[in-house]
Amino acid sequence: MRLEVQIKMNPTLSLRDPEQSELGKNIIKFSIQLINQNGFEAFTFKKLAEAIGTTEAGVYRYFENKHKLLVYIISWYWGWLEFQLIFQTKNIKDPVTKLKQVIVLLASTVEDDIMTGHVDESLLHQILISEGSKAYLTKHVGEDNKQQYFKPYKDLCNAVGEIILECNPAYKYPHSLASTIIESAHLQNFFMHNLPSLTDFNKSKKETQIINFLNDLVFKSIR
Amino acid sequence: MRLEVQIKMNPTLSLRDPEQSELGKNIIKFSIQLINQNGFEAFTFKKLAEAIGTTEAGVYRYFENKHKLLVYIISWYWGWLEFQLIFQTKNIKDPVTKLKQVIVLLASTVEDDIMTGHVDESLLHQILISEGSKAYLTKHVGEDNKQQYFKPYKDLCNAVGEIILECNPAYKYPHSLASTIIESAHLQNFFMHNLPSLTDFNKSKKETQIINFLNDLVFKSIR
DNA sequence: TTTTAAATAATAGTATTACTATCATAAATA
DNA sequence: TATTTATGATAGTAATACTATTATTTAAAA
Repeated sequence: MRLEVQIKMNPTLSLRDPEQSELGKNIIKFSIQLINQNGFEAFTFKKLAEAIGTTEAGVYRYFENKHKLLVYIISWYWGWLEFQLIFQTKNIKDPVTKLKQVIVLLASTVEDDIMTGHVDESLLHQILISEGSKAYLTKHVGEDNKQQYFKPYKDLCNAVGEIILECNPAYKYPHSLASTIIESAHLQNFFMHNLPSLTDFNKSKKETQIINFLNDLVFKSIR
Repeated sequence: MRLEVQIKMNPTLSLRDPEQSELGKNIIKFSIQLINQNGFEAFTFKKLAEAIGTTEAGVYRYFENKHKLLVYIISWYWGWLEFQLIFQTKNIKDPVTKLKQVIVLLASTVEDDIMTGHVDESLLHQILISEGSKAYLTKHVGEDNKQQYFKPYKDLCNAVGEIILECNPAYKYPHSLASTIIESAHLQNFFMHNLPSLTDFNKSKKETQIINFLNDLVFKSIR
């Protein structure tokens, strides 16, 4: 038996559901590759179309513009990550153990999940580190928010916030701490690789260092 | 007597020093206004030239491209902020009081500093919240770093890190904590105004809430 | 004061980007 | 079989991100 995980996406993000056709799946697959390779600024629908072997117009039938495509794949990642979170902490009763597991999940490079055919999660994780904040750092964040584009991110943040509260129901900033560690996990990773003097991590560039830092930060805060 | 603060800038960021001419000062002044109004993505040298009353070519004589201009004004801000930090914590001996003062400085909307003629720091602060991370979240961060473009940011981070160490010489992550609170100060501000459910701040949208959160985070961490 | 250099203004031009529109064809569905 | 639906191929447009050229003004050096 072959299991397939389907992340439920906001239908207004795309003009038609990319999961439902080969072309659509290729758009997602090659977008992840190209954004990862050249960065979001250099990414164009023309280059994407060439990589897939279709035309620019073909891509525009799926996504209105490249920003919505970025928001789509990022939302997909947050949705997938929340699924992983629920799955991986399922049988853990102790909230502290659970929260530690969550931090590992947030700060580790994921392996490509074979249950999701056309999506390479390890590349997506890299995109989140380098491009993630560009999804919301726009002048139209308000409208995007009204369209619920950030719901998967908020849901994940909420889920983490709830585990924080399980650890210490009196802690005053569960959501702010959750969003801070989610963002910090990515940012410290980016800094470790690109601007290491902004961190205290050694040249090994092992992610365990980020995990240790976040554990220290979180458990002293909520203790 | 009229005092003027001059922030020393990396000369390779601009083709000629914008502080040395009216046109140059206008480029900085109107860039800050326009980026703030329409966001960095919608900002173009053509619109900037129109706003100033010069031509596109005129702007290109000062800056190679809009990214370098962004890095310039952001570097200027970090340089100015480090100056503020040194100035405002000058006579404070107790490192804890000093660190608290730093957190206030990082998380508060600055007032326009009359000592810096053509730069409106309160607008710059807004730009840092919304566009700050775009300065380094690029594929060419490595080359930019080699050119020392991020030195003012690193210097500030170091200065904050040193105060953290004064509070607790045994704390293991002074730089990572410094970069985390600097970024978190901006990010929580952005979330408070645009995606409030990612925070625990009430509708008053007062910055004291962010300060309280950061104080809680920092002093529990280093205590 | 004159000469010379440097900065600016005015204009034009190019490749690329971010789309929109049209029409033909192939594949799926009723 | 008729008909909707998705794709392919091609064209076209306004805006962006520049580069180049030439004339004019301003400032510094001789």
